[in-house]
Amino acid sequence: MSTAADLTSTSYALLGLLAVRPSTTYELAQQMDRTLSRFWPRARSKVYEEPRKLVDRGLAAAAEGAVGRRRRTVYSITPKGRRALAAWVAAPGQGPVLEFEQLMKVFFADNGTTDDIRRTLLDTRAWAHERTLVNVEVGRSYLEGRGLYPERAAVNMLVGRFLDDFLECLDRWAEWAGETIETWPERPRDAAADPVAMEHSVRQAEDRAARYEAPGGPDD
Amino acid sequence: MSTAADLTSTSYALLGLLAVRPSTTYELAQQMDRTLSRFWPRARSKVYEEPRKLVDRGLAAAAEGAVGRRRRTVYSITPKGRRALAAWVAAPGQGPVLEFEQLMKVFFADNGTTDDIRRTLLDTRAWAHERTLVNVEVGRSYLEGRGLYPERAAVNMLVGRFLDDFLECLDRWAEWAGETIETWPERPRDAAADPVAMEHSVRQAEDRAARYEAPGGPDD
DNA sequence: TTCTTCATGTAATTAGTTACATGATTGA
DNA sequence: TCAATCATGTAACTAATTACATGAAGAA
Repeated sequence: MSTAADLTSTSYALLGLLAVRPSTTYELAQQMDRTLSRFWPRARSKVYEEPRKLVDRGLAAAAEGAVGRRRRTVYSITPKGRRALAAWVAAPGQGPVLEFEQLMKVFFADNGTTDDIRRTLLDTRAWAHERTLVNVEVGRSYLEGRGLYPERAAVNMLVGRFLDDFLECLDRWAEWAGETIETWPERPRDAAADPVAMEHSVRQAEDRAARYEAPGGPDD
Repeated sequence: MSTAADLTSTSYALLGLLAVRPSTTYELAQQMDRTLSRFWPRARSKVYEEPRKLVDRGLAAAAEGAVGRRRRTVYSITPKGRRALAAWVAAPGQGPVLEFEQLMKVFFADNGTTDDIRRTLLDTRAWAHERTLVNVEVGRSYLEGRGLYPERAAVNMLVGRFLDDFLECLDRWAEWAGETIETWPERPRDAAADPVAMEHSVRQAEDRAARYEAPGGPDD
């Protein structure tokens, strides 16, 4: 058993899921898909790998079972695991990291056509829509009280709200951008930047900066 | 020279920067920091690696120079590179991928204290604020006409708007969440989920779904 | 002249992904 | 009884990161 120093955020992601309840790797993978994947996406194979690491560090325990001739491992968190998780929750975390290929294609759109942008924006909206439908499903199940783990309802609400706000932000932007480019010539490089729209962002950013520094700011 | 099949999005990121103008690796790295890093973050060493790959594929050319005893390579895009870039811009791209460790800490906050959440949310707001200040700087320079590459102004506006909208969304959420948890008990697991707040997200998502399917939707 | 910052890379390591393989279960 | 889907992993590969090394230029 080595020290816990080399645990990654992904390790704690799995540890956190085990803190909710003991699970098989399959159940962990399902939970990843339904929840964590929106803000901490990882490949399936990680879900099989990390718990073994947690066991090695003494943060989780593995109960070996079987289904027919197949192995079946149920993992559960240990007291030491709970302490490690609490320490991780209390420690500062990283801010959001965004990878947005479609936006990069918009950014380099002057090497293509305005129609390329249009198609990309439609893809973005379709993407947002698809996830929205899932959110509505999950959200309704909570409202109807079918949500499991009522002790997690309050934090789920905080997280769910962010995820939906993000989709709303994304969809509104793609809608606005789609309207904006409607009048553009075929080549984006020939389009003129609308000064009104340009001011909008700068003003919004300035207002936000003022809002942060004035009332609830850190020097307050 | 092998085929272009194994180029990654990161390869095209660098190729796109070279399409703006020929650059040294240092200049490419600067551009990455100032622009692409917000939606396609990559380590510095990639900026030295990828252009060589582009040259190998015939998409870029390298002009070897020197500063004193040191090598100095200026890369530029080739006609074949421009065609490849145009094809990439026209092809469908990936939707946004978000990695948000702070949100994950909120998600697992019932293993810690409400104060842990409070600190994390303050970190999030500080993070947003810092980037906001940079955006204001960059945005103002454009408004004042100091922006280089006027042919890129229109697309820059589209991208800049999204980046600022995202920061606005993030900051508003963190502010709201901070107010929400003010009345929570020490243990988040003892907090009750506010049914009004819970409905907000679901309704917002439903409205968005309706908005998508009704007017500008794909079956239209 | 020395210190700091700017500039240009290479090497070693790793976190993560993709592809593969196969047993168990269910329903037509 | 056959096909589809659910379930449980392993192996190979790679994109990307971190750490290291050092020359050039400018400032004190």
